[in-house]
Amino acid sequence: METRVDGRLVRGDQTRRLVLRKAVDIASVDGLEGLSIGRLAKELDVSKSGVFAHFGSKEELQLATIRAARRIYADAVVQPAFAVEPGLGRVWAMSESWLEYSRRRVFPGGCFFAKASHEYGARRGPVHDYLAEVNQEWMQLVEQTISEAIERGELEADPGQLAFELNAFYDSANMASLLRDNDDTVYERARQSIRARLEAAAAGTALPW
Amino acid sequence: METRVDGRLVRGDQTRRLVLRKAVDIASVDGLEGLSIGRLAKELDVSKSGVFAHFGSKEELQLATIRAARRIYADAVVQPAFAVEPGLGRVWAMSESWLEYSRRRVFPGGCFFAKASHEYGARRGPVHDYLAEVNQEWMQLVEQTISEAIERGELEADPGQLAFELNAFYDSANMASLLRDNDDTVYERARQSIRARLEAAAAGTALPW
DNA sequence: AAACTGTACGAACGATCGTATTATTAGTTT
DNA sequence: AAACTAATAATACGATCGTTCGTACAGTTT
Repeated sequence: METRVDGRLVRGDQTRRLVLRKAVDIASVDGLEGLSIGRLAKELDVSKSGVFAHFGSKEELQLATIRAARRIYADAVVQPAFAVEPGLGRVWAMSESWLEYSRRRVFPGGCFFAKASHEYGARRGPVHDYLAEVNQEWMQLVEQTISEAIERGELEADPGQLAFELNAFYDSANMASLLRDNDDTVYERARQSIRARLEAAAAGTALPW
Repeated sequence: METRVDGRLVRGDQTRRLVLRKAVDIASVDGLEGLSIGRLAKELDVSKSGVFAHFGSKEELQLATIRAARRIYADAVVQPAFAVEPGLGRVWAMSESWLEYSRRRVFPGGCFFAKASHEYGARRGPVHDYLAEVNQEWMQLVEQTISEAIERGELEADPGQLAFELNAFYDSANMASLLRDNDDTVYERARQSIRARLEAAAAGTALPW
């Protein structure tokens, strides 16, 4: 059976996609609050009410923007790591892809989630809650990846503790690079810290670097 | 010779202080952009133009707010550490005072500078530049504190590298605590990471914990 | 007491914010 | 071809933004 497509819905989906791609870029620089409907409309040369109609409220636009950013993040960071088989190699691959994700400015303002999480960390409401959820999801992913390496006897560590430390190195490199106007050397520094930490926890496997 | 005080200037200084104390609190939650002159005036029950006159522009208000936050930060974090004599003990004291500074919510929105630096990290202008300057100043302080411990033979490490790592643990604990709605356990996790890292670098001195 | 200075206020400005209402246009279904 | 639906647009709303202006007043200097 052939699926009949409604041209109107297709068009709506396309502009929605267009809007969200611009939205994540704006938000990564000026924040989810600085992301305004009027500005979005002007930069895309569409009507303000047209943009608004797609989301119904600013908050819904913000939530949709986070969802869009999450997909981009998954493609840029998680997927490359999962192309490597589980174990220490994948832990290392994830670290590499994260640092590259920040350095390459997949979002022009650096890591979208570091930015948004700081912006909404101390506020209440659905945006905060969703960001907290995504963060927890991410931290669990890191922890699980580490756990797999431990199960294979390639690492000896407290998974939660090591996940905290690696993630700390990621975020810190990201912020330092932003403050120092795209100074790339901080990524080498972070890579060094990650490597040393993993070497200290490595249990006699061939190191992946 | 006795210094003659101008009552008008005294009054001006007091309100300026009042405004800035409120300003850092607002900014630590809603950001330096969310910090609006109108809101400041309303919450302090003074006139909008009165607040404005003190700074001349929003950007000047933001810069003054950062300066005020810097003083509070110096009192809460740096001073307690400098009460301890140089060396590993001071490195540890600084870590303790930092985590307490975040946990106690000296600023209601957590670390003022983590928040502001993320907000302005990807923008250009005087606010970004000043935040970068304060950050560099802070990182140098951490590095120097570590260097003193190395000179005394209490640590063996690359000072810049270790400073990066400790600071990463500070900031990460701060952000995690915000996202998890003031969950205090993350500070214990950070403390554990710091302790382990310092133990690994310690060179046969009595450990300060 | 008069002249001056610094602080604070009230009112208004143009711009932009999020949102609501109403109309127009493109595409589907009958 | 008519009826209907979904996406987009045009316009306007009250609220708030940063900023400007003119003024009232407290305090200092002459």
